[in-house]
Amino acid sequence: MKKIREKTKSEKKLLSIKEFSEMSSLEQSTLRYWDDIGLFRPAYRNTENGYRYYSPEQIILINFIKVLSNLHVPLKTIADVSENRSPEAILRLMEQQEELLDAQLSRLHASYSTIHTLRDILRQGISIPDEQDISVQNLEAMPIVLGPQNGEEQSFYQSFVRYCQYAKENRINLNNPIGGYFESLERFLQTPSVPSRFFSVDPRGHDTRAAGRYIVGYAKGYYSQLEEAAPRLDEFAAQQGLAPQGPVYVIYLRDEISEKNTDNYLAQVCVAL
Amino acid sequence: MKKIREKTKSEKKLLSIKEFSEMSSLEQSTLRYWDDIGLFRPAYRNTENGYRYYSPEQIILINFIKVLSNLHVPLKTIADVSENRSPEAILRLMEQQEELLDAQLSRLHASYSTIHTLRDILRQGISIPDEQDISVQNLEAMPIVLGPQNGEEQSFYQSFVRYCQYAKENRINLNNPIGGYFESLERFLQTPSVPSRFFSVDPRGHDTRAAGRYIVGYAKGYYSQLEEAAPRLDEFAAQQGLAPQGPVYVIYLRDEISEKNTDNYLAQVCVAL
DNA sequence: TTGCTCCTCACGTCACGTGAGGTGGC
DNA sequence: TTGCTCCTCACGTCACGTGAGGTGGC
Repeated sequence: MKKIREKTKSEKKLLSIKEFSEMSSLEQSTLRYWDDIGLFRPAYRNTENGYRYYSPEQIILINFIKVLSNLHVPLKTIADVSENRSPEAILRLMEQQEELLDAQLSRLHASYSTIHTLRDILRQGISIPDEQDISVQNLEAMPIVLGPQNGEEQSFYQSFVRYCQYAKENRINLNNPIGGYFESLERFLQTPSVPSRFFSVDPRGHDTRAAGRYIVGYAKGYYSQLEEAAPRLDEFAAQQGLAPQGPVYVIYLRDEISEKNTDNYLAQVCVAL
Repeated sequence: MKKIREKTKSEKKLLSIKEFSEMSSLEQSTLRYWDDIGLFRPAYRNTENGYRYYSPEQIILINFIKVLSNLHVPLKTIADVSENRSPEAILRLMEQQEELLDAQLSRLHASYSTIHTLRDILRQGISIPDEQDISVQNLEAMPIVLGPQNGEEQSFYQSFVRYCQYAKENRINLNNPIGGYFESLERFLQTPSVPSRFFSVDPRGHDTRAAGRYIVGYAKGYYSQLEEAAPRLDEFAAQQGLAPQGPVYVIYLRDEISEKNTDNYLAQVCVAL
């Protein structure tokens, strides 16, 4: 008799599953599931009706478990560590998690930078009308990572695949926009469909498309369809009495990421003066 | 005849699922699944044997999809956007993701800080022997968030639950260690089991346990079992001719997070001089 | 009696991973 | 013929979410 009375809710200040769910910001279904798998059990279980009751200080442990599960530590791992917990074991877990968190954070930062870069490219792609004139512009410096020299004999596809392999091996972020590099306008005029090298736009890149004056043109349509753009750029330079000296950079402002129809792809072609 | 020949692998430079899986760092099973749900289809499907072939430029789109799926954008959402993609739609998605990433990053930083704080507490808990003498120490400043005044009539549990509710309403991080605050040694001697206020250890807290000289003692055992520690602290002060002036802070260095047996809990009790 | 809370159990979901069993090209 | 790659289909997994159907206290 007395034992049962001791365990009534009002006396022991226990919390119902609803109250505990609200305090911990966890769904009741989650609390039941965690109970089922033995990860986190209520402080008291009414044997007659099976009701779960939680004690207030369990808030501390469940918040700890929440932190770990939010970091995607498998519930089985949490349960095992919790079952055999000791200051030393928990400390080890914390130290491990600190390392994993570092890795996660740097991956998220990379995603952030990718999204930021893509956003800028998309905004440019949207702002450029379909038929845009060639013009001379001052461009800001753009950090990039330059890939290796493509073999002369290679097709666009072969060189592109090789660049992707190179990128994988050298931990270049292939999520960033990829562009084509030609070391001179002459080279671009010769074979505009196959760049000398590929590059990735990357804020952390050690190479740069230097700041300065560029002739900037645009070309619509699929990759390796730059045959028309090349002579137009050359003609423009001749008419304006300009002498392009530097490399040619091709960046797609609209590609398969934003367009379904390859005819709508839009490349920005610029050559340094 | 000619059509079939055009589609053979060697001619079109298509990649087998194995090659594409290696280049994209995605499991073959993932590629098949993404095909099944219509998220990402191979460029060409051999109708005779059902083999999937991917084109090299698909690397660009699949990397984009990888970025989104790594950010836990539901595949259904990605598929929908990809199906009706346009520069404007993708830009909107990028801008949304940028906001979500901000939120994710700040949550991860909070987790990092929590784990860091917990790690420090655990290390202290491990380094303190079970029977530690009272001593006078210089403590560094510790940023905390002080909760509201507890009602005089409330029990430990009632005040603790109220603090948790207060924390939820005021966005105080309940993942951080919680301590007890007593505005004076007298108050601590009166009712050592129920603090005047609770506080959370939090690097971003606007309150502080001030740097300075403290009498520091330790107490083993469960919460609200500080009856013995209080007079010992007072006695020590009298013996040493010290006059504690400031508040008393109680922090558990070993609690349910690291100990299964409540007898092993270890509180650090310190009072400012 | 009405409403509310709680229960269990079964099934669904999301994004795959893992065989089993079989085909096809060099 | 042997090995390797590819296929489909079914089932498992992880961490729940969602009813259905029923109980119990005020």
